[in-house]
Amino acid sequence: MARTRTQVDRVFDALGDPTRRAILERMSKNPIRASQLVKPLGMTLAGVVQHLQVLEACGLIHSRKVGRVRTCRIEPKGLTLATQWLADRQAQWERRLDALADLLDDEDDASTSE
Amino acid sequence: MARTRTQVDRVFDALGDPTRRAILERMSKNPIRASQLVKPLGMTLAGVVQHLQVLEACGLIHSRKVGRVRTCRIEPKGLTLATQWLADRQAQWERRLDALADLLDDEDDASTSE
DNA sequence: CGCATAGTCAAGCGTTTGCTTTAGTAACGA
DNA sequence: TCGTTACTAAAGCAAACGCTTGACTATGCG
Repeated sequence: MARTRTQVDRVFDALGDPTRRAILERMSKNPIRASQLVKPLGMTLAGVVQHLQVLEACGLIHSRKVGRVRTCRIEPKGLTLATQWLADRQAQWERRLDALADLLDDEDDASTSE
Repeated sequence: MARTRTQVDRVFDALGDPTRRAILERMSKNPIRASQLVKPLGMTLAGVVQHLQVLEACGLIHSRKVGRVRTCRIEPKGLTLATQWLADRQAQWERRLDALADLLDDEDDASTSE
């Protein structure tokens, strides 16, 4: 049974590849055309485009074709999705630590009264 | 030449797998033993341990063995590393948009005087 | 028009990944 | 002490992934 992949799944999957992160780093400075990534990434245009497709499919970038040129830019909402997931985990963990601290405090109180 | 993988590389690589994210979700609620993940994840203990090794190698979790039991907990610093990378990209992109907005404002000023 | 540029599409290929199985070690519990 | 539990280590395998090549379409330009 192939479980339905959520958008968070696809976003983190996309971010898991170093080449795609390199693309995002460049794009966070400026929008860019596919062909402009060929030389810096040291791969063929076809390879670059495949990465761009992954990034666009999960909502991390947006692209628009004008004439024969496809220009891509960052889609901040995609990044937010990932940030949110991480923040949730971190918050949950810290909530746990707080609860634990409270518990220990109570035990200290109890022990001091013994 | 295999380029030296940074810790950020390894963290995002680890986060790219849905099973490992599921592990982190559970662990953000409570520390957990390897064997406790076998049933919920529907895989062998050996498989679980391999995921735990990846998570520990990149600093997303910490584990300690007491007797024959290995207990694992979230390592918030690892999460912070990922969050930071995302925040940097987002900040850079928004800085760009601001600069662009300023530029357009200037052009508006110019055009109104035509 | 004729040629170069920019991208698309599909097939193929080597490597990596996620998992299993098998075999082993060490600790706990009756 | 004996059996069970909890993990570790290594080998193997199918599927997924990243990338290339080759063929094609469409746009821009002298």
